[in-house]
Amino acid sequence: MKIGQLSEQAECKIETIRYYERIGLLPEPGRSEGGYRIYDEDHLKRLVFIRRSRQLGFTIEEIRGLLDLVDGGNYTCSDVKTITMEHVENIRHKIADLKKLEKTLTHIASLCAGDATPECPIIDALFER
Amino acid sequence: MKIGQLSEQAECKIETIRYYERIGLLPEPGRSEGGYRIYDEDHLKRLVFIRRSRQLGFTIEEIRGLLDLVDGGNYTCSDVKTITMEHVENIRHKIADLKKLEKTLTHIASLCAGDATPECPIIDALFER
DNA sequence: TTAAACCCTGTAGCAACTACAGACTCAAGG
DNA sequence: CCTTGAGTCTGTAGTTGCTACAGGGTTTAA
Repeated sequence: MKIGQLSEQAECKIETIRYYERIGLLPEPGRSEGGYRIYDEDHLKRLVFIRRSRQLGFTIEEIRGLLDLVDGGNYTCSDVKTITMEHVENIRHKIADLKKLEKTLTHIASLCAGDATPECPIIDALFER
Repeated sequence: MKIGQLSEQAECKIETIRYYERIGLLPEPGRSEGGYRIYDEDHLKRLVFIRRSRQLGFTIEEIRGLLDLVDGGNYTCSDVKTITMEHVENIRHKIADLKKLEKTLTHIASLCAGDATPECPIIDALFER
């Protein structure tokens, strides 16, 4: 399988595949005579794993950690769940931060009529510390 | 006022101040004999505006837009509120995305006992498309 | 006078890609 | 056999919003 096929199968851009190889997430594949990368099913599985993890918001380093566990072969549920729950905590934190932001902004915006007035309480609020 | 004072007053790192100048958010200040940047109250006000906007999650380009309005002098509430509400919409979108993520992850994690089992349903789930 | 504290420019790094340029390879059609 | 077009190669630079140096110059206080 050449990189184009892998790209389609895994729904991952070609440049991204090469990027994952460069940073050591994907193993270097074999090459054809002309120097084209040749992939097999294992590469595909691993790439899908990476993409799925990214979709779920894991960072590259977290994924590296997960893959190390998988590669090591002797991981336990506990190891994996720890990483996952830490990640969930991060997400909850981000949600909380964004909600606070939304609240503050909607409050500030509520002070503004949104009409043709040439003075705006939003601007005023932004000049305050 | 030298950059160090400005930095303290605005609670903004020195490098960041120079960065804002470089990208044209802050006007170039005057210089002392020795070449040190000298700031006044207007610089401080503007920098506080920028920092406050950043805290509220506006991007640099959005801030540039707001500052252009302010600099133009003839902005209306309507102009400002439009930018603000678009920003709020972005935030709501992000919150929704993160909540979906959290839900998916907690569901996947709930399948995992978190014990010493050497097979993990989380890992299995990550290999699925 | 000399040390400490401040400031300068310019460049490189972070995350996680994305987007080229300029060259090469390969498969199919004429 | 040749050509054409699609696919691939490497290497580098851009994205966002800073941050962190290195290697110098300037002030200020003791």
